[in-house]
Amino acid sequence: MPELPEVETTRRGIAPYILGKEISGVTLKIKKLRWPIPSTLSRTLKQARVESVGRRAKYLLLEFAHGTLIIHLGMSGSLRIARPNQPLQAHEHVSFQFSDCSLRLRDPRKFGALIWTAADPQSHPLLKDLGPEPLTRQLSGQYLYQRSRGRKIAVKEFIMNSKTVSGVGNIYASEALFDAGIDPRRAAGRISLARYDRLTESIKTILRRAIKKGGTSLRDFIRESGQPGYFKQELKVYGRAGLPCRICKKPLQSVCISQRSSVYCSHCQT
DNA sequence: ACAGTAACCTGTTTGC
DNA sequence: TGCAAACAGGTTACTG
Repeated sequence: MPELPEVETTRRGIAPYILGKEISGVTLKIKKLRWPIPSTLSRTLKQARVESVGRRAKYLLLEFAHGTLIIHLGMSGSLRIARPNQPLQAHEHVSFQFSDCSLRLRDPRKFGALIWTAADPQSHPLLKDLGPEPLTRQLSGQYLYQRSRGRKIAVKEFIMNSKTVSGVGNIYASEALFDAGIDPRRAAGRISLARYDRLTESIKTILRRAIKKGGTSLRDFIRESGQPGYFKQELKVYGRAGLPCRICKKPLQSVCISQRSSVYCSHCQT
């Protein structure tokens, strides 16, 4: 997916079109994404007004007076604003109609999720164990240092785990580790506090800059308007295996860490 | 509690 | 050019 910057970009993009607006109808073309979509969703949302458009980790939260729609974009999901009666395009599985536009969910791989909860979304099983939001003070070097003591897993896997920090996926974990000069394979429990301080700074800086650029468009990610994000041009290691390191010019290495490809510089990252 | 692996599904890229 | 294999931004759930 869409990692945190892409989800945040999407949130900011769709909010002006739907905030305070009432849903006139919902079209569901499929019964399930990753999990079954409640068949009562259309009825639940009809004539409901969007009270807020929030985000927790990579989950978008559309809040209504009587509950919350939790949207996850999975690996290939995207949302866009279309004209009210524009025909559904390929892989657009869901459409929420408003008076002057419609919100479309497109997800070719169907790894996304659409969940309705009448209770507090933060206590939903999918959200309740998430680690801190990376752009808050709760993510600190001290926090990562403490949580990693005794852990043997690779630091990259550690920071990609949503229970450690929420919202950091393969792209931004790779970029942050390069920025902090840390070898992604290094055992999480054997990294000093000073280095975790540095890594924390790198994570925050990179996520902020990516949000500013509108996210990273690779294959499927498009912004709500249909425009791509521009962070791709700033990637230093992700997708650049074999190409020269932008700092030392040595060819970047590629390894597999917990079944995900990881690109790093064997000279700059130790 | 932790580590490792398979699973969900489809489109695009790669390599023969 | 054609076809099959490999690979892809995420996360849960299962095993040992």
